[in-house]
Amino acid sequence: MAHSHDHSVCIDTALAEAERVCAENGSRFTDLRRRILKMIWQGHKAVKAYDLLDQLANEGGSAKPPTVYRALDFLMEEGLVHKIESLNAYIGCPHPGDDHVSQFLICDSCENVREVASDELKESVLSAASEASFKIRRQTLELHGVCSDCQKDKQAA
Amino acid sequence: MAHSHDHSVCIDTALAEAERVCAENGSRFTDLRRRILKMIWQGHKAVKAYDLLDQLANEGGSAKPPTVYRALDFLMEEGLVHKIESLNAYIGCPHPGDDHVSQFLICDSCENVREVASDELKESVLSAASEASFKIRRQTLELHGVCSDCQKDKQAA
DNA sequence: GGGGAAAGCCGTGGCGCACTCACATGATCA
DNA sequence: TGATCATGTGAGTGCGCCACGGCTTTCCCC
Repeated sequence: MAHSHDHSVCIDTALAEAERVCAENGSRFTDLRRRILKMIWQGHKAVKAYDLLDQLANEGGSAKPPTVYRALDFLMEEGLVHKIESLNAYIGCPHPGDDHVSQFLICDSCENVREVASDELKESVLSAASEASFKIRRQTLELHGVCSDCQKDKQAA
Repeated sequence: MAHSHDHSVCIDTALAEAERVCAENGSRFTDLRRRILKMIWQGHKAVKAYDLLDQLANEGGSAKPPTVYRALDFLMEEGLVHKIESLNAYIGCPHPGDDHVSQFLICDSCENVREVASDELKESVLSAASEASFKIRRQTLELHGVCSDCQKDKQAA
């Protein structure tokens, strides 16, 4: 991920894609769901449920946990958002609709999360599973470390 | 994992290995830590922290969360136990001391967790990371599905 | 060896975050 | 208008950590 980019494009694209996906699936992209998805897309970091809750509260209205969790459930159901298990946090999916497995590079320094889609990795996972006659239904693949940008920053400093 | 096996061997081996590892590292394998490791090794399922807490309470003494979490932190530090992020649960490591990355097959039916060590998978992860110039420090690789035994059981039934 | 500081281990109260259930209300759509 | 889906609300459970204090083990110096 580049150090800087026009992030408003990311947001707009994500919202437009969400609109499209929900239309395709015949599901409702309500105002609340839209607001929460937008909050998640404020950056490329994974967002905590209670941070969303606080933001909702700050925007005036009341907000209880189920409000947030129901929206998150919906967004995950539609493939618009992924949960990062090792952080208990949520991140927007940059290419919803594609049939893909989720593999993440999580920078412990800048906290940015990048979704990767390596076919080689995907194949290795499948072959490791089939070797044990294991039938995969869901996978969690989260790599923590330091992203290339942060490595450069460190050298520069 | 075979349907049945002499599990007492698993427990004894794990405890002996723990003894060895702690001796090597010059760290203390106290009674509490030993008891908790033994509880975790009661089966091949991942164990919840609060279940350990309950067991401790049943054994008579008092028990508060930090008691369990400190022991778990220690055991993880020594590489004797892994955390399954997608379950918020903990599992004993069958080969502590080895330099290895953790990859798990988690059966959603019988709940057994099997640790796998595929070199191919390991290489794929490394190559996916290096492609993005990402420096890995920790990885979470958890595959949920149905193990071979449970698939057989289903067919039989 | 013995005394005492230092370090490590563990008990305890309390708290913040993560998530869910049950029920009631309100909006949409057929 | 009835059925369905979305959201508000109160409450409760599970997960994990902080801060404090007491106890034990280790270590070092006399």
